[in-house]
Amino acid sequence: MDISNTLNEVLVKLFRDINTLEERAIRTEEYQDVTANDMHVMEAIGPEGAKNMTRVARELEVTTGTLTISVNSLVKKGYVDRTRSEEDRRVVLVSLSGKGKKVYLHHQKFHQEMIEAVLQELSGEEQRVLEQALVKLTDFFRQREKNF
Amino acid sequence: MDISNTLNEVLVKLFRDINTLEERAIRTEEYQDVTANDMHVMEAIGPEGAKNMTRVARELEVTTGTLTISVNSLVKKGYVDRTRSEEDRRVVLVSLSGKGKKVYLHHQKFHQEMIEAVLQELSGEEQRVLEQALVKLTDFFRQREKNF
DNA sequence: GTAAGAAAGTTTGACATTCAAAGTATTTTC
DNA sequence: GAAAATACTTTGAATGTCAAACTTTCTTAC
Repeated sequence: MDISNTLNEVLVKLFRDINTLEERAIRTEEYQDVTANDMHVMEAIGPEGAKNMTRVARELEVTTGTLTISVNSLVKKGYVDRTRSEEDRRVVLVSLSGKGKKVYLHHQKFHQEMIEAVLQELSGEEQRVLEQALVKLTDFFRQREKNF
Repeated sequence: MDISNTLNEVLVKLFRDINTLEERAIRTEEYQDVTANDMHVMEAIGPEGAKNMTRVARELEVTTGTLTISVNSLVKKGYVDRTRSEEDRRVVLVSLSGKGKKVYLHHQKFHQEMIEAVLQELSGEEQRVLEQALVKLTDFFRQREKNF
């Protein structure tokens, strides 16, 4: 199979399924109630300190209305803390709870395993080449997106 | 930051960017009412002849109930034809209509163009290493699926 | 200072996607 | 020919999404 077929298959299948696959990876006995969307929101909030709703929504490219609903559920499940800013009472700050941070790390570990699987059997030189290629592609697609 | 952290970040963002780009590309003046999900269903049905519901559902990894709903909408929009099998009257056969085939080809062309554009950015060695990495990534998920 | 406008979030109403489980029609098995 | 299996649809409930209306709070312009 040549490269353009590989790329096409990855494009069609892997990208379609990646959410499902990640969700299955995150759901364990310990974290049964975490959806893929929950995970994305927690990733956008991040483990360091609090962010306001607008910023997280922009990062996720969803409306704040949508984020409100996601955060409602995450707060109810105990993964996210929500407080009102003292400096500006319009602002709502969200952050990962202790439980939220644990899930976050668990998911990071999954990512790490994924990367290790990819890097396996690639020499140091090849790893650098791959990194280079991916950076190029990221730039390429980011450029593209502006023109749509 | 070491190479595996860089790769992790690049991979996560790249995937998100490409998904967004592709979703936007589906909808054009001509095919405004085609959602990403519609496109996936049409891809699974394929341009050659008819398939039964169970087979398409298995390919998409959704329940037949879910597929029924997707197909209802595609039939209403005129992209898919649905007939009952003569040999086995329980079986429902779905196939792309003329309009459906046109969208299918349009989307395939987009894929091809995107892949060509991507490959143009990369040297021969970069292409080779990228392919290797993507195969590994696909294997990683495939392997994981078996153990769940 | 205060009225008008802007900004940050939430709520509402609508729709799409999904599943599990119950229901219908048809075929297979014994 | 009755019981079981199969193929599909329907139903009920949940999640995820947006646009638009709404509430509260802050900023700006006079």
